[in-house]
Amino acid sequence: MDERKFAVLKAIIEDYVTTQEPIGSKSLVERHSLKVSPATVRNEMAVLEDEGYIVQPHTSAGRIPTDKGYRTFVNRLNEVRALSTAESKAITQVLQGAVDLDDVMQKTVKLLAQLTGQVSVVQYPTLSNSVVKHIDLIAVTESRIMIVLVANSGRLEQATVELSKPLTLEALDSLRIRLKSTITDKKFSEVANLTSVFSKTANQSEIKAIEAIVDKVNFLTKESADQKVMVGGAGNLARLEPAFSKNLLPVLDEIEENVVVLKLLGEMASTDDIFVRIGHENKASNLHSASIVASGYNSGDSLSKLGIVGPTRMDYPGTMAAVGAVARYLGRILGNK
Amino acid sequence: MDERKFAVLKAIIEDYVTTQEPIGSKSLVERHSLKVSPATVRNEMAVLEDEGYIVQPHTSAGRIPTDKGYRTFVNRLNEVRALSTAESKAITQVLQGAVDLDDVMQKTVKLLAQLTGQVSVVQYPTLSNSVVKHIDLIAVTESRIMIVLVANSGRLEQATVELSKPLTLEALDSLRIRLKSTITDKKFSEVANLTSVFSKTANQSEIKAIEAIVDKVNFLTKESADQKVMVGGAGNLARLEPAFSKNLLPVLDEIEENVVVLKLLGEMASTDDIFVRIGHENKASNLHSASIVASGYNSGDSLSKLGIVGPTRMDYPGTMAAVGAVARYLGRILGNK
DNA sequence: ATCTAGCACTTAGAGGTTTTGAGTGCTAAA
DNA sequence: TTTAGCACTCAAAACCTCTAAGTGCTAGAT
Repeated sequence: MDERKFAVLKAIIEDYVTTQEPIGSKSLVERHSLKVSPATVRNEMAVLEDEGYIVQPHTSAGRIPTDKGYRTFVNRLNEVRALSTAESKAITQVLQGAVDLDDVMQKTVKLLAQLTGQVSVVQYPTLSNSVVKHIDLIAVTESRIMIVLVANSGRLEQATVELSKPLTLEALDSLRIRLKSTITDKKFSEVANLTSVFSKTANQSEIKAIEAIVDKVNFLTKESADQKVMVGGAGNLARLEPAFSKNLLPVLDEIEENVVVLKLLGEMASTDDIFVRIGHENKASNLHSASIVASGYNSGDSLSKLGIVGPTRMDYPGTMAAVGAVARYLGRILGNK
Repeated sequence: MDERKFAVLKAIIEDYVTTQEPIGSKSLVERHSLKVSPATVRNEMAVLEDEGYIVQPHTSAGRIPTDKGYRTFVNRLNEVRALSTAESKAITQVLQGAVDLDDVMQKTVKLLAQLTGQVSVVQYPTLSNSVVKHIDLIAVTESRIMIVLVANSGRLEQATVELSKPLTLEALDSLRIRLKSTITDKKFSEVANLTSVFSKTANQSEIKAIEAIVDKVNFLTKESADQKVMVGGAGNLARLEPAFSKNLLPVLDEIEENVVVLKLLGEMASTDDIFVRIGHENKASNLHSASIVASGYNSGDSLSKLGIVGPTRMDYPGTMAAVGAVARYLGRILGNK
């Protein structure tokens, strides 16, 4: 695409994103001090429309970008815009103050939501490549055992087991010690099925309790439990056009279920590049008017993901910059061990 | 207020809540099979308006309830409506499946949001009356110590300390043991300032690290750290009228900061009755078109709170029933130790 | 003493019409 | 190849009218 045509496309997108109204040739020339007349721009626009980059909502209206238009615009953004110093300062400051991993995640998700004004999603550092750093069994009450697992990434998993028959403290101690030696310093993905190992050596009266506990540990290390995300800025939906949020609401409901998001994020290639999926590029039909901007971030042992969901009509350069920066900072914070 | 006048007020409120439109005398009589003519109702309405229970948006329109109207309506609801069996089944089923406290909280907040269609808030069981059941120090890496505190309520608090100089495993062990014996089975509120006790007996080279750790423990047991809430159903905002959500957005932003909510909940009397604050009864002016329905719930050792925020025009009986039921079930689940 | 039928009065909003203005595409000259 | 000029289009704003839902009041019915 020739230089000037792209300039026109770019100008249309930029204006449309801010005004949210179809853009005409005249106002375009004024706002962007192009060196040509409206008539010339009109000709370019006609061509752009023929080629499917823009459309007219109705005959006597200006043009708005299509998914294809956004796509070529985004592809041409060779260099991701740098954040303002104020913004990057905000990022460091906010993330610095976090006390534990949950806190980091929560602050990140909120930051991303505020920076972009969209709904944001952050995946927890994946466990599979992490190493079990600690396991503990705590008798919260006589028959209620709490299991605590800590990964070297700082991620902590917990679960409670309700025993039908209390376990003696000694039995619990011995189980703890045995679990500890079997598991610690192993990768989560390497923690095989434990049940058989432990049930063999167990005292008959305790066997049920021990099985229950070991089961839970197994569950915590299983891959399915690994899928954890945090969602933020759902309130931003209210700020967007009702039409859009109406479409997105069911998605959001599911987002809170974590499942959809993981699938979405999973579909993005696993690099720490920034990925953008625009409108119909999304498979789910209720996301056809939405775009996703995501990036992998380095969580020490592996690559996890984070990103935002918003209307196709969004500030791509700004959003991409924000997502990229947050991913980078987050990697830095989680990486420094 | 005489019986019939109240019946009229009640009918107006019920209709207005569902239709969201001013209610006239005629449609009222039809819908509610009152035994009097529209003219009579009109007379009643005129009186109700004089007394400030309802208003006319404009001369030729029907009436809508005022805050005062809602208030008297709510006050007269002597008996809280029972939930449908389907609903209460849903509650038990959802909450039963939770594996740990975080999970319980998350499921509760979501449940409340779905049941009421509003933005929901749940406060974590307060710590101050809880007993420290377990403390652990885990060296995630050489210089990164993770502190884990477990309360008998099942609430788990964690924090990470970054040491400038690594601590030997032995030193960490000894510190752990000492901390354990000093703290366990004490109430959180009774864990006094620890710093002095520990720094006295410390080896010079370790003193800094130990202080850092003990400081964090102190911090975790301090009352300010106790203030933890979870917010859900923010997406419901998008479902409500834009006018309302616009007002509420800043509040929601702060809600995610937890501070405002705690203040809000704090202002509600601390019983396990259901409390309702309607429109202007809220001090914050951006909540003047919002109502809060909250209830305390018994978290084993103490009373914590939960509730929802929505437009004044809401289904009070239904919402109150839902809030009450969830509070009750939550108490049951957290109470059975 | 209440209630209600009847009636004159009010007015937001629905429906219809006109006007406006931002936008277009095309043509012909620069 | 660009641009000035012009006829044309059409959504949305502005304006108008009419309708229907609502009221309050009065006077007769209960």
